[in-house]
Amino acid sequence: MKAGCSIVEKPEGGGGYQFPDWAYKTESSPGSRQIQLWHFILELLQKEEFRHVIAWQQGEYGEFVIKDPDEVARLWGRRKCKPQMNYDKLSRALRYYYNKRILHKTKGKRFTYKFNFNKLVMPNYPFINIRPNGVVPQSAPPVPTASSRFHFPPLDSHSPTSDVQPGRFSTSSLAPSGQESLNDASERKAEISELEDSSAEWHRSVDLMTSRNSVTSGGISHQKRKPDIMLPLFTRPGIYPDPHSPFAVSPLPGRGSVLNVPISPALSLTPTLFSYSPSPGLSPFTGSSCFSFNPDEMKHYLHSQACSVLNYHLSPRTFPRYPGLMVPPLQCQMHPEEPAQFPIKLQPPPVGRKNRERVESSEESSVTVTPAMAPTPPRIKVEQQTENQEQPLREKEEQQREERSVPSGTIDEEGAFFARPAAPPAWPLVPLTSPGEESPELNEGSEDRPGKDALAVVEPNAPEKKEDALMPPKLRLKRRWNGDREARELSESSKIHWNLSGSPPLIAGPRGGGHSSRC
DNA sequence: GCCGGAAGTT
DNA sequence: AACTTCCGGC
Repeated sequence: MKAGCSIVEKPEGGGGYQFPDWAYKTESSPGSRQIQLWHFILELLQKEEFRHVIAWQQGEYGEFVIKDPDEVARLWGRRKCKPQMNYDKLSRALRYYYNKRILHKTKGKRFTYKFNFNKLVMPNYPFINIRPNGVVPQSAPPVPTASSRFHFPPLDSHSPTSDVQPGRFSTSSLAPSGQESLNDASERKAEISELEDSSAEWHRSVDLMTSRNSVTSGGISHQKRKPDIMLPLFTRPGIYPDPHSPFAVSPLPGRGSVLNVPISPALSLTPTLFSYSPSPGLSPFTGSSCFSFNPDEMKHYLHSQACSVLNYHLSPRTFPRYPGLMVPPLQCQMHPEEPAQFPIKLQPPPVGRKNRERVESSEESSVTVTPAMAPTPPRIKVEQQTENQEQPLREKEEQQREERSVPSGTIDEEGAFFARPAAPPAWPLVPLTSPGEESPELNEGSEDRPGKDALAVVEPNAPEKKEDALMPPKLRLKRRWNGDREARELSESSKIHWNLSGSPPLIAGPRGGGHSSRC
């Protein structure tokens, strides 16, 4: 503890917005055990009182302007108990985010930076298919927000580290977007490192999916995945008064409601690459930090990100990394209020590796988030990564292996990559035991649950898997749909439905009134 | 203003 | 790890 550190007040209710507890917790930052700069920036950005100091840039997605660099630096210094902090230093810290792809600089605009939200989100929704002709607003990007709360059950309820928590994003699952415009040396440099590390990142993500498809791997291999950033998701309706905030709440009626679409089993069981690895000290998502899924907003958000990226003349490589995303012909001049023109497709109930081929020929049920259920096969066209040749052999091999082992994609004659949204992890994620006792909702206890326990959750279902393998895919799907429904309903009633009532079942965060001193 | 290397700090 | 501090270069 340092003396002389100022106290940073947590905004009191009312107009003030509060970040989730984890954002304030000292353990929010793995390394420093302090708040991270980007947390802080976001924090300032969403507070009305700092609008004159830092604000979202009009019309640009996730872009913000530091209007008063000195003041921001001062605030940051105060928060970090670094009275000597100045903009020069702060900006150095921001520049470190370039390589991490948390931020990038908006060239030519002083004090203007941009969050790589697309990177933060897209890879987490491989199942989202933005169809051609779809359009999305460029401004006021919808993102999972208070009104659009995604809420997936944990994919890794058996995760040894419990590092998959509902409603959190992770950049480790986020392949670097390559959002940087690659026109100067430094960014080419970034590109190189991207080729090196990011594709590894991507593969890690795929690996994760792979492991989720395989009972045996049990996710243990990912135990060591480095903690990364997650997109803070805020759940209080109306807390983003700024329409240009990526967190802005859509004014549209309906958007403000939670999940007004049918929830398919695919939704809750789809491996959305929620490979969230919380920072070591990150507190579990509290009830208020949970998020659910509003497909409209997600869709808008994703497309606008696509537009945003392309408008930036950014590397097309950005997209191939998002196997679920089909970049539509861009028509970015769209209003947030425009009705959805492309449905978000959710994955069908998964098929086991063995049955995959069979099921491919039979009709696959895919679930659209739009009210009607569409029997569209969940093949999602994705640009073929052009840098394949440049990929290190090892990665290529990995890729091949993944293609073989994971029902994640096929390559058609034209070389287009059809990413099949990866099948969910082992079904046993919905435990055969009482859903209540092993609710996917990660509670506090689960945080410390060792991998062994987690595996124990999975194993009892092995017999069923065998059975399944012998079952016609259709039947199997149906059975799973029906069979899991009960369990799912139970768990969803505690995860999604509570959102409606506004009373989360789990409130983990020790949110005492105050927590103010953050030094 | 912005960039990024290098070394130091927590 | 995530900065902080310093600095030379553009």
